[in-house]
Amino acid sequence: MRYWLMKSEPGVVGIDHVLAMPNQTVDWWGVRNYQARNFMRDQMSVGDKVFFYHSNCPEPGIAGLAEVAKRAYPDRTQFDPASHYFDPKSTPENPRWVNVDVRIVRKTRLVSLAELRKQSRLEHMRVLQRGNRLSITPVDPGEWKYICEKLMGEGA
DNA sequence: GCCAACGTTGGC
DNA sequence: GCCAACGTTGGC
Repeated sequence: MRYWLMKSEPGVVGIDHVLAMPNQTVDWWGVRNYQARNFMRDQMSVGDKVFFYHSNCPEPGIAGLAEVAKRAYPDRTQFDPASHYFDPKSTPENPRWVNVDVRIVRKTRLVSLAELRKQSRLEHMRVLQRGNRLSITPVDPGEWKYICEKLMGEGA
């Protein structure tokens, strides 16, 4: 079992949107970066733990706990000509982009990016590294535990 | 809105 | 295969 941080823009799909969906589950469509895609395709399994992160918004940070609910399968938006994420080079026989399903476990208090940066324990956390733009990053088990227990006051 | 950082594209 | 130009991300 692995740990991840997945970024979503709350103006597009925020944690409250997902909580309002059936089974509090969303397909993680729209990833168009090969490294992030490969994490989903090659490394994510059902039950992996996920920090649901709000990005590109007034208060960026971790907004809740989630988990992988379904293994990677083709991203529906790549086949939709009306979608911003349409990829003409992609076919159902040979799809280029995939996504997993993510289910919200629980909303937490917002642990802001600024607060994360203040923690010396987290100085090596992938998402905090200079220039990082990956929308999906692995999280070390120790970092996961620290954030859940020390910052959220929850059992991991 | 700015801009640093990084990824992708395409000419050669 | 190099690399300049361009596009995107995302914090601030």
